[in-house]
Amino acid sequence: MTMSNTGGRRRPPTIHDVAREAGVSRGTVSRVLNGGHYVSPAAAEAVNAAIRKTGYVVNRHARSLITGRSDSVGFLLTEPQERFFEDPNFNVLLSACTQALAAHDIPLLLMLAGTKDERRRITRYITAGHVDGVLLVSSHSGDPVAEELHKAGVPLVQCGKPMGLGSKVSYVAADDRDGARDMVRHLLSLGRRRIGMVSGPLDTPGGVDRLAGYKEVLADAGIEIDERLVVSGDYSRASGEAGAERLLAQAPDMDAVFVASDLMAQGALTALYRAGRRVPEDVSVGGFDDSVAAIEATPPLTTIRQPYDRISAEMVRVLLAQIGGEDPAAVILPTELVKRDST
Amino acid sequence: MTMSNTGGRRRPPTIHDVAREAGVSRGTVSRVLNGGHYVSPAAAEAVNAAIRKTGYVVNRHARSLITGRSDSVGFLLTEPQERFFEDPNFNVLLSACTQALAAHDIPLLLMLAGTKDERRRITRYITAGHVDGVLLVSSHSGDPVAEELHKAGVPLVQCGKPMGLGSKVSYVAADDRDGARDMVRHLLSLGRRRIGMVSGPLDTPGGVDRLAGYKEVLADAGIEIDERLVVSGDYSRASGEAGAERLLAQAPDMDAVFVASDLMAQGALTALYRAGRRVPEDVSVGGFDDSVAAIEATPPLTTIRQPYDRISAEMVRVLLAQIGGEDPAAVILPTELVKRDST
DNA sequence: TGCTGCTCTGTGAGCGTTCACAGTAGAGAA
DNA sequence: TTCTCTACTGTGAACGCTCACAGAGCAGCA
Repeated sequence: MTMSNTGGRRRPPTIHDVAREAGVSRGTVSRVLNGGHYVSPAAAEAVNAAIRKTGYVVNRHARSLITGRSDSVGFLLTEPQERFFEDPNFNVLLSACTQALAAHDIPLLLMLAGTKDERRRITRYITAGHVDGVLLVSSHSGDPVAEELHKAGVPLVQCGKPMGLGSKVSYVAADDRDGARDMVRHLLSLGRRRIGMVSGPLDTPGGVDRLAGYKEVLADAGIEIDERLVVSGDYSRASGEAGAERLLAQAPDMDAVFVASDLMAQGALTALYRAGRRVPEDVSVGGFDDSVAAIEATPPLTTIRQPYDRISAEMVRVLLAQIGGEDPAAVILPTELVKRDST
Repeated sequence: MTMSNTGGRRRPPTIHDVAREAGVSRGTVSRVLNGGHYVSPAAAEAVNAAIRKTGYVVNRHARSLITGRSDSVGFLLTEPQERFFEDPNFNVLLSACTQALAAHDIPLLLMLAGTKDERRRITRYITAGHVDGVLLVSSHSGDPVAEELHKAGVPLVQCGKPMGLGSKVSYVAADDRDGARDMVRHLLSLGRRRIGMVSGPLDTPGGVDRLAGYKEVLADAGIEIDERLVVSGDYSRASGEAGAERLLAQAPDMDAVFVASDLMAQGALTALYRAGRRVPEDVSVGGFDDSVAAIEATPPLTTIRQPYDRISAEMVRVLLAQIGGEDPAAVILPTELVKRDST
């Protein structure tokens, strides 16, 4: 009999109740809540006390109805499910964005648009104004969804450099080219000369830039690019495995390989292991991202750290600024070489 | 000059515009939209045409203001960040729930409550009525958040059996005990007799049930339980590695091990490899979950498949029913043995 | 003819906010 | 005193929708 009842939820207190309790008008309560206006200290104190006493929480729907804002943002992932399942980077990004938004009391709506149908449905949802802005994560280039949302005037921040540089859509990215340079310089410093590369997709700026960094450093070191040492993947584990296999077949004397993502590097490790190559004794392996995959790999991967926490924080900052009326912005963040046992 | 302008968003059409266009009243449009009332075919057709023509989309805030529902649900994860980052099961669950909800046009709000502060903030947010219900994922037992939300009368469905069976909170779970039985029977059928187990946390029903299934089958087979062959972990990869190490030390003659999650099994594989044991020749390894981790493991893991798609679908179904006023419900779903190369 | 019941439709009220505006009180200057 | 300015407060209106109610039209039946 001491069990709590299921408790049909009672009517929550409104701004009216607070006003009555504090002996002021609705307007004053609203001003205390939203700030920026003249409010006497005494009134503010009374209102705050009344809020505490009544347990008042603003009704977001009523507010949104009049302001026209939803005070929520969407986190849109236009990747196939399988990529979401296997790549821990998404989780890191998702988690950091959620937290950065929580600091502003803004909820995050998860939108997974792996299929064409879902993309259509979600685009419709967003352009209907159900969210104030969108954080877009996509390894595809020139994402049609991005284009469409941008055209519809929806505030948008992309993670990673978008393809069409003409279109003025905001983005936040790590310095891919510089990170790649650091890694290849590191491999050179270990005395490696036959350095292969499994790049990302070459129709994306990220994929292109990392490859460019690789070629640049080799050229500077007076080593000519051997095309048999370069293949490309799609950031999936399987494509890393396949890529490393192809490299081994084309250039059996390869003594190091720079793989454009940790997940692909995991795959590459598997291929190397199967081929009987020891890592790092026979072949040094460098990854990119510094995700959980890098630490879990055997051996743990030397990699290029992408500052996902800062990337997320910047994405949220830029998005909120844009919702507030500011112009789109591009942010590039520095990377860092993390040495572990694979090199 | 052909570039699109950023397009300040214009005022969207309202139900009033649709009514005028269709030559009917607001009420009729609303009835067509929400169904369940008498509407003449002619009026319905006119309204639908008007909706198509104007591109009308309901204003959810206005609707919510009057109905008192938010038509959104929260996906609450009360796990530390690191667990979210390393365990792909969460992604599968998250993805499937998002899609199941999308079919009802209900957005999913992601709530990550890894720390105490976050839990407080989020509990407050939920009890304020900002979501209609909560899908709770937590490997902890008797989660205080669950308790609190349930007390507050918030519709709630937990993934996995909750600890306190007294509290009537809905849940959806796989049949842990039966799955464990299948796996141990399979190991026995391979001729293994010194079968170890790395269980889940023993303060959770899931952990307890899988261990119970293990013991039950061994007892039935006339094999007495050797406590040196049983250790427990916390579902993390690291704890699987540590667990297998301890088993090897305590019972070097172990010829099989049933690990209560695929992620822990991955860790166990690492430990076995380091100890020079061949899998499956020297030691058979069985996992649980059938997550991406099982496929990616070397060798790929024999495991017990949890039907995550059905689990998610049921969670959503039960939650919506409960929001609709029905009583809490418990659903247990069957598992399936998936044979791969580790046994 | 009048009554009942069924199908369908329009209307006003109200959900809980914010916003613009009007208004008050008191201080200081003319 | 009177006027102006600053600091602050209250009040209706509106946001876009749903809901309850009233009522219209029509068929069937006595």
